[in-house]
Amino acid sequence: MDYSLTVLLPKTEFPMKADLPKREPQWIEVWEKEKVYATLLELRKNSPKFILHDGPPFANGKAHMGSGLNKILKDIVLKSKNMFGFQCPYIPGWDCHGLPIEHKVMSETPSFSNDPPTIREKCKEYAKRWIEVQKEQFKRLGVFGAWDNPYITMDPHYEANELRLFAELVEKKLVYRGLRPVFWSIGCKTALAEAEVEYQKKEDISIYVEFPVSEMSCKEGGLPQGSSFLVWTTTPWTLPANLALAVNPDLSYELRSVGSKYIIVSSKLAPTIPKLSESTLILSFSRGKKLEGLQYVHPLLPRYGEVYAADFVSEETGSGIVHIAPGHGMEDYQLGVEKGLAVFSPVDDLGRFTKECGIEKIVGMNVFDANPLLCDILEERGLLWAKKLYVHDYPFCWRSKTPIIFRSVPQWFINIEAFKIQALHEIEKVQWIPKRGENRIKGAVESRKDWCISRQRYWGIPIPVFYRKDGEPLLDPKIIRRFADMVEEQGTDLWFQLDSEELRKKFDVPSGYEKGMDTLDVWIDSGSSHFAVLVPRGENPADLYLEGSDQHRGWFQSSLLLGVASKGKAPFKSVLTHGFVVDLDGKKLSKSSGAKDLSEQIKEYGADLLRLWVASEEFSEDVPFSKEIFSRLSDSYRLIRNSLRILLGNLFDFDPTIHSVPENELLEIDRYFDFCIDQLIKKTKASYANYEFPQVYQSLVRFCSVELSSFYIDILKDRLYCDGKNWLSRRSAQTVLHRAFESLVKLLAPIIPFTAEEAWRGFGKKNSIHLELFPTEKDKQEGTQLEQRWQKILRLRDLANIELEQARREKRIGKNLEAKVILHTHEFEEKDIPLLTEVLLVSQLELCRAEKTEIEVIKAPGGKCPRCWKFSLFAQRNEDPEFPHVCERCLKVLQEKAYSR
RNA sequence: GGGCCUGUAGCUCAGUUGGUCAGAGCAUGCGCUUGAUAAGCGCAGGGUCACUGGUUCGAGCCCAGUCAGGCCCA
Repeated sequence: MDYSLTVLLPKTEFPMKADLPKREPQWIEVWEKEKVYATLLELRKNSPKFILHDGPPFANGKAHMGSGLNKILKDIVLKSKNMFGFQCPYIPGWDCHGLPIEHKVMSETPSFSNDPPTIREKCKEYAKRWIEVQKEQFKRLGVFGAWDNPYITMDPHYEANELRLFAELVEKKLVYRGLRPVFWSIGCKTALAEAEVEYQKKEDISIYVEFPVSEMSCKEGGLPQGSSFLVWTTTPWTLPANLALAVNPDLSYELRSVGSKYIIVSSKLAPTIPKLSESTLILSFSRGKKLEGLQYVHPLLPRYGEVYAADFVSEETGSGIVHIAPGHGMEDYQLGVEKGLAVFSPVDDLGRFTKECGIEKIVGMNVFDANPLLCDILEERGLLWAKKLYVHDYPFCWRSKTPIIFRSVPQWFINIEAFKIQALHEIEKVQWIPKRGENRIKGAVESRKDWCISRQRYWGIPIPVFYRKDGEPLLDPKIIRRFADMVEEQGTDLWFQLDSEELRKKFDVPSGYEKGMDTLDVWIDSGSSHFAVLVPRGENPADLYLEGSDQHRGWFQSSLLLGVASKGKAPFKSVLTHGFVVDLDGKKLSKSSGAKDLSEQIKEYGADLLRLWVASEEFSEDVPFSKEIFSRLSDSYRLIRNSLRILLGNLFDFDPTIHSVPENELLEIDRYFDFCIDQLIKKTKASYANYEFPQVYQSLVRFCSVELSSFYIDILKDRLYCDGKNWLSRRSAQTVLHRAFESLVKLLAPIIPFTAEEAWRGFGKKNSIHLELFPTEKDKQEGTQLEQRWQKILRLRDLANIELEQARREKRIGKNLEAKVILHTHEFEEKDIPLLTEVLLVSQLELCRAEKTEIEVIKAPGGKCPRCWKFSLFAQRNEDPEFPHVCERCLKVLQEKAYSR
């Protein structure tokens, strides 16, 4: 007789092979058909909300692994919050305006039209196209959300709200017009953003110029009359705009004499400077700070300037003394603001000197052309110390390919100082995860200068301002609000489509005013999202913002600043940041590795595996990505999958509503495992609540591997396969297995939603797993008691395994069932024998009283039951005509025919 | 160059306020099983906790420096 036909082996349709890339899209269809996201919102409509506000990615290309990491984390958070019982609407967003898109569009349009409405139309199409692409990528990850109704920063409704926020700022007098140096393209007559600048090698004249110390300062400073500061510059044309000198307060300087001249330079750099090799050291200044406050005479113009101390002065190149032109350099500008210097920039839109430069010969001349002339003048005055050609990387305009100049032009600013203290105070009220994020944003906000919000670009939200002929601006909150109302209907294109006259009339602006052409910095766009999205939904502040750590200076900050400026508070209660995806060696992901492309990885591994990767990694630091990691991860995934499979397989004939065994009738080992499930639930839920996903992952994998697979199921096999189908012993095991299954699937669902759904439906469930709540722990009375007893049993099992292994090595036994254990101990009693036999997976066990616990393994006597493969004397003696040599238990099952499936 | 961080077995992670804290899972090796079988079980070997100093009776855990890496800024 073939007894394998009488054994209740596991049975399931749930395949061992996952085939994720193929199977996942089918589940997405199911979820869409069943409207799971909408159902979920409906189901939780009376529950407290948990608002995760989406940071909008730029709609300018395919999503890469970084965005994948971000979106997966968000979805794991939301799926878990849903299972905690919160109502979690998720409105995905996209950032649409801005330079990267305008740049791309311009470069893809060879003979571009300079007509703003046309450019804007193309930008809009471009952004739309990528929104659709990214949307599909994100949905493919299994992310639930309002994909049909996302927020898009170029939506008229969004734009209108953003403008209303802007009106509030204007109303509060936080917006002002000021001068600031910007990258200026002479070829395009426009300011450029950092991203529009490309660096090329350029040959320039570099000169050492003497800046004579004033007579007064020589006297006061104890310097010989005729002393000079030596300054090195590669942009002689900025000298007419020089207003100060800067030295590093902590570096050392010295006064040297050469011929009749006395020169002050950095001690370290002196040997690198021409004509100083033969010089004599006259004086040393241990710290540059001692030079602070000295006056010098401008080398070209009849005016004085002062020496300031500045940390940014280095002793890498030059002379250690820097000439400061606040109108022509960012650091110069900042120092100038600090010291109250003018932002002086005597250069016009075409890069020509204006008459304010004070040097008649060069007025109207292109600044680069003026370089040699200025050198000549210095030479004539005897102040040109040295001159040489110098090759360096210099910024060029990406479009006109002309060298860029740094020039000050009027811009719009938000006065951050007005509410910085309040912003810093708000930071402290927010929960930063990880904690160190707080330091980072504090640092970013503390050092934050006023926010330059105007861009000389087309693809953005126009600043609704008018200028009088003399340049006087008219920025009126009422006009902005009226414009916002119009935008609501027609979009911001309106501003570009109508000419100044038409616009002027619409807003009752007196004649003589022209419309402004600047647009708002895109950081205002995304920074307004809480105002445009959350406030109207009554969801401000959000519970959580979750983005990469670069957003401390980006979106977190812009949102915080705009939130504080308008509503006086941060738009978020907590902020979670994650690191960046890096290669195995901790280096930035290279493009060539191909790991950057999200869709490719999904195709290769499937979304669930990517999600498992995200969950398993400590996201607050750099997140490594490599073949090996995914190879290990696949192992873990298979382990989880096989665990679900064996659970399903052993529950094939179990209907919980009919076959469940009451808790107090469960066998002891089943009660213990029930307790293990409790522990798992408790631990896992706590980890979810704290956003400790690697802990969730480790707990679940460990549970599948150690508790469930190698311990519980291994022990249960005999009972499940060989006991009578409806025996209490078998149903008891299944009752607990069923709870293990449901708990496991639910706890896994936020991380691997596809696999969890597949298993869930595999058990015959009609509704999505994602509508469920997390399982609840029982908080058993007998918990500690069970724990103590089973610690003893498990210790014994470890001990026995070592002895059994020894016996195996000596070829005395093969598998455990061939063994009989003789247990010398005082820790257990006669009544424990059946349990211990089961736990040790042996055929027989004999108990001998002894002080010290020792285990002896011998070959089990008796015959092998052909059905359950256990050895027993009964089996040896059994001469049953129908079922000979079968053990006592199996004989009973066979006679009762308690095995039919 | 500055700011904020990170560096524990091949991989991914645990290691509360310094004193069995050198751990877990996976991977690897050897063996068993062939009724979870492109599966399952057992045993075993892997780390001078990046490096170098210091504080301490005692340091992955505190301090300083070095090296490597990340984000942001200049």
